[in-house]
Amino acid sequence: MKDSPEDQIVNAILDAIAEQRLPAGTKLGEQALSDLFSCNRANVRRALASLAAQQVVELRPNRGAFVMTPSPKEARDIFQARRAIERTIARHASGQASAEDIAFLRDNILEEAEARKAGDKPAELRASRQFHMRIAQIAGNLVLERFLSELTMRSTLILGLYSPTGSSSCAEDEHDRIVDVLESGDTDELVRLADQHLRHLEAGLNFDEPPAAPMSLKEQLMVPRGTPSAG
Amino acid sequence: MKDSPEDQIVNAILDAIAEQRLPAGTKLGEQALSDLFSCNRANVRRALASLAAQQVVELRPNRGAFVMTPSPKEARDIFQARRAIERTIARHASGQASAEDIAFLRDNILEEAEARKAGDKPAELRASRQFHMRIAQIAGNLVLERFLSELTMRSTLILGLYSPTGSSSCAEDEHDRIVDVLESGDTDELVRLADQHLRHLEAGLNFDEPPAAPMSLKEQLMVPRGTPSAG
DNA sequence: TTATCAAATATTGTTAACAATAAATGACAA
DNA sequence: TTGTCATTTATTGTTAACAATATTTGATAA
Repeated sequence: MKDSPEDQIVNAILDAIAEQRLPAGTKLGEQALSDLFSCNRANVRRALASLAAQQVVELRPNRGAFVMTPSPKEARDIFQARRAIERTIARHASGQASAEDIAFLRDNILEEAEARKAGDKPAELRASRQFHMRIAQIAGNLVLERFLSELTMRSTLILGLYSPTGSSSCAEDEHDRIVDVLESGDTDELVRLADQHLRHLEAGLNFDEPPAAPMSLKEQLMVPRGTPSAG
Repeated sequence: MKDSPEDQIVNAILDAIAEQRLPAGTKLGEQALSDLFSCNRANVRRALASLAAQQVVELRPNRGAFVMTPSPKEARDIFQARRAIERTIARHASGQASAEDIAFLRDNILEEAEARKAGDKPAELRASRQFHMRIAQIAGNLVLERFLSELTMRSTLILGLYSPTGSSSCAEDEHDRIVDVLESGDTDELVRLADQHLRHLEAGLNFDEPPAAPMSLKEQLMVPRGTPSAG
């Protein structure tokens, strides 16, 4: 069961965004992508159309496709929507987690902590996202799961833009308590924790200074003057 | 400011689905669409990719694109998600409606009632959908607005499949009360009404008998035996 | 009639070439 | 140097032809 070239491209880009390897504003050239995935431009274009429909990519006519750069207003909307959806997910997941689910989540928390200690940001983000998505799976509503998938993706872009360096991602002790309460079956408390967790995440954002300018691939390679590389 | 051919196709198909002119399962041939919109197949294919990303169209490899046929389980997920989202919308719209908003909604209710009396199902569905979407606009969250747009679209497909003929769409007196409470600013009551309204809509569904078989364009033109056309 | 199968037809998937537009380059003048 | 403009280059948008795959059609046999 192999994926179509289009799905490959979509998934690769989504993964890269989810792990903050592709920052907001990055240009996604058609040639570059068709070379990378060794397929023709028609497939690339369809993939970009899909990503644009998911609001993860912005399509500027005659100029190309760019990783979406959420505005402060969009960021607020996204976190508000996340709270609505994750609260609902929490309500329906409560008391439904199997032993494997709990084990997975506990393991996931360790994985995230290790990645953080090791300074491996992509792994940390991947683990954190997996935590939220696993609970969505437990809730068993595919529509909410897909919506949350889109929102976590865009949240990652927001963190990359508006989060004072390092302060990003989730507080791990909050994840800890969430698993405990998820296991215990206290629905109201679980909903409360989910809401609070997202509020904390949002509170860490800083919209005062404008986001760093989008870098083209070329600019990413040129080290700016006055920024010695290592010594 | 003219739309790209791709957007035209996407919007035309979405409108047709929203008004139940395109029933679930309808095949969307590439040639047919490129003829209709006088553009090339590349644009059609991108449009179909967008619609597939919105879960409104199903893409079967080597077989083509079809209007999505929601299963009973999907229908449940969709209405559950709608309740979560429309409750949140209600909470944020409460007390935020301008005089024009209220006037629009009242007018919309009349329009829907007239369409129903006249037996104009498309107009009735269009009005009903507009009612929900206008309240979403009042709430002012573009993310929730877009999610609801997708869900109302898919709800229309569900009604077409599982609603005993005629019983579909919203009870108009419920819309009436919703506008009254929206105007009054009683948030909790508005949320309650929104939830109840959607539960009533869902309660009218019947999953017992399998949905009518998807019709091809050809079959739609052949009048089945024993069904005299007019007299 | 009904079932089976091969040929014919239609549809989707892929590719390459070309046109239209935007971005980058470099000459020129101030 | 710095700014402006024409030229060149690169990128996106469009189109048509072809290949691969389904579907339909019609003939044949039970």
